Order: sequence, then structure tokens, then C-alpha cells
Amino acid sequence: MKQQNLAALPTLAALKDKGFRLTKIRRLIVGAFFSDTTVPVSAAELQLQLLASGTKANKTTVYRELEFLSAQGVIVEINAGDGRKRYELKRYGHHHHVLCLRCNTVECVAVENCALEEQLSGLKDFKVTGHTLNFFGLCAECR
Amino acid sequence: MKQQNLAALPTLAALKDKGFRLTKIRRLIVGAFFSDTTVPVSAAELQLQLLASGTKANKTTVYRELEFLSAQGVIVEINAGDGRKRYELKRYGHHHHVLCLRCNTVECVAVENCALEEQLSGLKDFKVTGHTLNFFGLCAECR
DNA sequence: TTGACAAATGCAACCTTGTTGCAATACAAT
DNA sequence: ATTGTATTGCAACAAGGTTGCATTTGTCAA
Repeated sequence: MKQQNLAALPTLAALKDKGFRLTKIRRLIVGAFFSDTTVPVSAAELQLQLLASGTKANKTTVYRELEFLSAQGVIVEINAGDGRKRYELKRYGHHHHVLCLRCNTVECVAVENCALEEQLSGLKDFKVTGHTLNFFGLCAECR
Repeated sequence: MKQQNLAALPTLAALKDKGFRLTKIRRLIVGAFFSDTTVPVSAAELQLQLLASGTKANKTTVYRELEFLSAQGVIVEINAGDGRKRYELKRYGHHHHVLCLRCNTVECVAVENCALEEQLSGLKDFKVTGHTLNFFGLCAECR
């Protein structure tokens, strides 16, 4: 999150075209998601990243900005199974997550031939619209 | 949770053998898990069930009992993706869960040929020890 | 039966994650 | 530079869960 990542600019321009403002915090947050696209981040972590880069942001603002960017389809909310929401840049490839039980970091993983919703059985009249698949274990540092 | 379910007795006897006490609340909670083995239950729901059957239990007690029964391997904690923990009787068949996005009820489902952990890719040095797979959508009443 | 010890309980206070109302601030179009 | 409104900060709140500590209650042994 050092400097403005160029890849974030089209996204920012699109937001501006829709009539939203490009505030310092919004630029930094969008930039953060673009500069590290591989690790889902929580609200608290994001707030700390902002602070580390010299910008103080109220937690309410961070929560609202994450909600806003989700609503705009820039990021998506994921739930890794510990009790806190995380967000990552929205992208097209279907993937899942691994949570380290010791340090609580989250990584993205792919599952070959993932066609889970077609393989359900025992469901009476439940209309399934999506799924989350979380693996857990120990990361390289913690194992 | 009407009356003491006989199927719960071996479990209770085993706990007693290990030196734990068979208190009223413990009997009722174990009995509740045995009398409805199909729906994962949250701490608050369990507390309400106890109240409905005439026993007031402090929420701390309920939380501690759930923790205790988990540690003893009687029940397992599941995380259906809404922000609250649920518990169900530990059993051997591998299965997963479906969460209704409107009423937040949870059901159990089976997935045919579930061999997810063998199909992971993109993981560098992560030791995977388990997974949770949650489907979400709308239940029969809410759809 | 009765003591006595430790397990279990209740209470109040606290923690974390996240949300809401409202007044103050700051983009950006003019 | 002015102005309208999107955005922000603050304080207070809310749900789910945890902790310390004093009290109660199973259980076992005398």
C-alpha cells in the first residue's frame, strides 16, 4: 500500500463516473485491495494498514467503506470461519480459502473440478444459491 | 427435549466415569442433543429450550457447557457462516450444512463423493487438517 | 447421614466485532 | 469562492461471547 497502484485507477474512475467522491481514504482503500490481491483483509487490519501508511481513519468509516465497495461490486465479503468478515478484490475465478488456526491468516486456494452444488443430496425444497468452502489447518510459519 | 432420552444415558455415564458431575443442566443439554440430532443449535437457542422446559440457566453456564461437551467429544462446533457458533451431536458420517439466508435456520446435507482436501491446488506448505462447506439459499418456508 | 472438597453455577463486568444517529467536514461542480 | 451533498468522526449502542470470583451443589468417603 505504498503508492497509488495504477491498476486501481479504472475502478476509481468508474466510481467517480457514478457520482461518488474520490476521498483520500477511498483511494487508499481501493489502492490497498489492488496492491495486495491475494490476501483477504478484515476491517481492523485495513484500518491498521491505513494508519501505518500515515492516515488515521475511524473504524466506522472503514466499515462503511467496505460496505460501500461491496455494494459497488469492487470487493466481495468472505467468511473464513473465524468470527470476522474479510474482504477481497472481486474477481472472476471461483476459489476458496484456507484459514490458519493459529495465526488466523487466510489464503486463497483453488479446488479442481469444484461442482459442489450439483452433488447435494438430502435437501428437501431448499433452494441453494451459493456456497463457501473453508479449509483450515496450519500455515507454513505455524506448522 | 421433553423427557430424558434413553440414548443419552451411555454418554452421561461415560462423563460420570471420567469424574464429571451429572447436574440437572448437563443432563438436559445432553438430552436435548440426543432428542434432536438433526438441527445444529446455538447457545441462545439452547438456553431458550431449557427455559421452555422449565429450567433457567445462565448464558455463561450454557456457553461453558457447550465448550465442555465439545472438549469431551460429545458435540462438535460448526460455523454456518452467519455470525454465531452452533453445535451438533458428534457423529461419524461426514456431512455439511445449508443456511437459510432469511430465517437463519441450518440443515444438514450430504455431498456425494466429497474428497475436497485431495483436490486442493495452489497451496504452498499449508497443512490442511479439515474443512467446512456451507451452502446458503432459501429454505422451504422462505423461498 | 453427614461433611467436605471440587465441580458447576450465577452474576456482573468486560471484550470484540460491527452498527446507528447526528453533527461536522470536505469533495467537486458551478 | 460558494454551495450542495457525499463522506467522515464521534459517541453510544448491540449481539455474541468470555472472565473473575463468590456461591451452590454433586459426589464420595467416613
